[in-house]
Amino acid sequence: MELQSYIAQNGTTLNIEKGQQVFTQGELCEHVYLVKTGLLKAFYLTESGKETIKSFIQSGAIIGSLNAAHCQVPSTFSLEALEQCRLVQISFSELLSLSKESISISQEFIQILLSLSLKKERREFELLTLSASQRFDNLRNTDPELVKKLTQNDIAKYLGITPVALSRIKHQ
Amino acid sequence: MELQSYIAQNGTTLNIEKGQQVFTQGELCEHVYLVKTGLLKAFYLTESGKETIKSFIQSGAIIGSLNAAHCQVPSTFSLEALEQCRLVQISFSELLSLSKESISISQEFIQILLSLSLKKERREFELLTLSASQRFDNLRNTDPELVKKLTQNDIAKYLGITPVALSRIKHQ
DNA sequence: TGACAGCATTAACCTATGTTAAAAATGACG
DNA sequence: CGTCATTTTTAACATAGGTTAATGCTGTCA
Repeated sequence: MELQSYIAQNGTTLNIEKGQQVFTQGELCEHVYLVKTGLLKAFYLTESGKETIKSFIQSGAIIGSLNAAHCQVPSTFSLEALEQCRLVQISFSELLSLSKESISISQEFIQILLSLSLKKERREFELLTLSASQRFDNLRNTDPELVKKLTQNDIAKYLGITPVALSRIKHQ
Repeated sequence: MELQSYIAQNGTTLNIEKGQQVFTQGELCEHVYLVKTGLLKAFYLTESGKETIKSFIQSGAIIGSLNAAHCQVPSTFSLEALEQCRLVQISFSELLSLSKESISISQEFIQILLSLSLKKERREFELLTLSASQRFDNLRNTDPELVKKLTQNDIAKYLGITPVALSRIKHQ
């Protein structure tokens, strides 16, 4: 894990309070973040003010707006701490150029991107083929600990429904 | 584009008739495919027999079940030709080991995975935040040529609705 | 301990989409 | 040109989920 140790040495440690945003939709964000401790949510805010949650990020995970970082465009989503968090921040382009100099870093990068793809594929599959209540069951089975930590509001926004609908689903 | 030329030299060319499947959900599939000409759909079939389309693949694109190829598990979706297609087939693990020996191949690989991630992210965003009719508008604006070639049935399955619902949406 | 804020539930009503089935349109082919 | 298969539209009804608003629950803190 050369990459991990590089990040540990060259990254900047950030302490983020609960409720604080790491980066905000519409802004450039050239960094990626390694989550040491805590829990965050990545979410979209539509023009009409509706929030939908893209993903929850737990300790050990790497998060960043690949789009924003790679293409130098504003991020399409925000990242916010649901608990007090400790993150290590590192420049995406720095990682990318690092990967140009070391095969093993490249390989780690590829592994990270592959596992990211798989995660997104599962999510896409669920959104496309399952009903809200099936998605809820899935979440509960896959990560019951996470579900305990979240408010019903955030779970609903993740499932793509309203908290009212989620409450109904639970009582069946 | 070393990767492209490697594939051109070492890949196997396949001619796939309209309606024929390149690989099938539930089977192992260790290859990825470069689309030279034609149009395909990647789709899921649920136990209840419902089909939903994950993506359409046009010429120039690379497609394969990363999950199946990388983790040696059965593919979660099928790939079927909507038109007569010419594909170049290559082993995924061969590409991966190739990338271990060449930085520039690694870099191309990373670029491909990044652009794949971005595509999936857009799709996830649409499924999560837009209504069926907004998704339809989007598709029409983004790729009107593609829409012309598809049946209403396939468009609907891609949007995650029934052809009946799509017909209704159109007449508004 | 009492007051308040934030979260969860319930209810009533509305809208989008699903389901089924029939009718209409389109397109391929003898 | 007419026939048949396929695709699309329409209609009628069913259901999931959205919206709003009222009610109830829980935890915090002065």
